[in-house]
Amino acid sequence: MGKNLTKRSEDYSKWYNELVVKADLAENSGVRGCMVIKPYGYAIWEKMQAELDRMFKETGHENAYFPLFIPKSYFSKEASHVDGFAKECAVVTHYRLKNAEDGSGIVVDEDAKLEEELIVRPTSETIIWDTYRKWVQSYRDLPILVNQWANVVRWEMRTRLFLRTAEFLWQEGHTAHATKAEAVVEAEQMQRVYADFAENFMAMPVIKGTKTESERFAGALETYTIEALMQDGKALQAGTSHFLGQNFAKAFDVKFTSKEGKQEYVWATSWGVSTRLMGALVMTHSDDNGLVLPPNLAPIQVVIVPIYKNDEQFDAISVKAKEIQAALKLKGISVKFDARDTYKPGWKFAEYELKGVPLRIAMGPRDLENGTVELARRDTLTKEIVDQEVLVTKIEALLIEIQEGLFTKAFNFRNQHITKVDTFEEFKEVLKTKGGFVLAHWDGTTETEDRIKELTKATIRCIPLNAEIEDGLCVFSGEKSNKRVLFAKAY
RNA sequence: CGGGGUGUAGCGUAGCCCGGUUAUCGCGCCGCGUUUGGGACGCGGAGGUCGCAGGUUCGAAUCCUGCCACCCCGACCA
Repeated sequence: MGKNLTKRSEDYSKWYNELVVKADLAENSGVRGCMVIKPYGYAIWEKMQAELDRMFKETGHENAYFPLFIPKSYFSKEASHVDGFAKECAVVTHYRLKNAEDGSGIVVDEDAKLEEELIVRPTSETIIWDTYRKWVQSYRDLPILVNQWANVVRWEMRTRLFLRTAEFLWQEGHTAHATKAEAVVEAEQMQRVYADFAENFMAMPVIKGTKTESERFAGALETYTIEALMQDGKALQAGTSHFLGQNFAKAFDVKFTSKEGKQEYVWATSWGVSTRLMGALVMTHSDDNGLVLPPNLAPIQVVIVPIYKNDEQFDAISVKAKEIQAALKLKGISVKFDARDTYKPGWKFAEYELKGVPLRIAMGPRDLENGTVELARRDTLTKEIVDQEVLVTKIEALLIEIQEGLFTKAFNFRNQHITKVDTFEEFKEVLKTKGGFVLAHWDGTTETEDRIKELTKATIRCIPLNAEIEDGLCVFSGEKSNKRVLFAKAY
């Protein structure tokens, strides 16, 4: 059968889609724009969830759950918010079906029309702030540090597995604070949490920054973002954290009595990451042999494949394999012993490569005799013979090495694809030939930003937090600028 | 929602322009045997509303109309 995947150079989109499907992560469901996340894909998402959830709790947050349906009127309360989401909302208008009178099937019962339509949440700010009003009276009720794991629906025109689906899974944090300073600190903190997760678990380097006014979340005063670079040179927004000011508090009338006895509006943040991170993971590390998963997120970290010609051999290998499995499990390493006799070793090798399992142990009669195993790494596709006695230590070290190696590889790739440019000609040239991020001076106006987008399809991904202050001239308008911003074509 | 494309077995496809026996091929699947250290081989077998609905015709996978789904590009977006 040979290679399973289309060469990426031909068409990155096709490569990505095939990879996701072949690696058994997800498939199109046949429901417009929605995907089925398959068990192996979902196992990765569960690992992500577990780590993120732990990090949220370490920073003082708690989980809660709010309704899927939001009355339409809630949306009109915050003007910029409704502008941002109105075009992509699924609307529930009826609550009952009936048999058609002509026997042609099931139809909507027009008598069961809702007084007020319900919106399937595209995000939960409105219903959550409507709830927070009831929770907050005194400064003693603050802060509220709540996160929700949920699904949301955005009726996108064009969808793509994991990256942009009509329904997706995510977490959304919504916090309420007594002071502006505290809310800003919260929003910035969550950006750091996301960056930490992306880099240390996904092994995906990100650039922290803030969004320009036009790229900001609908209703936010400041949007903090982490931006990653995919292997085809396009950027992907991997997570955002928003400082919402008092916009939602005012829209939903959420006030508290301060220490001084005054009525004040609360300050808000919201922050979220989604199953899009699965797409980011695939596009950051994978190659033409399939997925490459960082050990910290791999549902199976080590797989053991037995090689045998008869039952006696299999039994002997099984005993040894189970010993190894138990020893690794004691170290907290997840191990699968694939004892299926319905597939041959070569088939299994290819299969686990496709699924991105970081380490593979192959054990056959030869190894049994010599007290060794064959140990293969997914990231480098290299193999070596290892003594069984040092295997556990070796694997522990290798998992760390692979995790770090994947990050370093992605980090170098990313850094090689950040290009400083000073003229618009260069700007266009770099985007066309090299891709990646372009660092350039910008005059700070939305007009220039829009014009550049029109001409090059590149957008300002962020104003980097660590941008050096340097005098320069806007690459497009020639106006003064004091720092460079990060442009790229984005997903 | 605009432009382009595709829809034939679980997957990938030939056939369509130019209508005519039983719809092509590969992979996968099932059975038997030989195999097993990188996706095995031989023999045998099963599997099809040709996306859906109409229409034209003696006859439609093939022509016409409408609809649906998916993919790519745009606009929008996590």
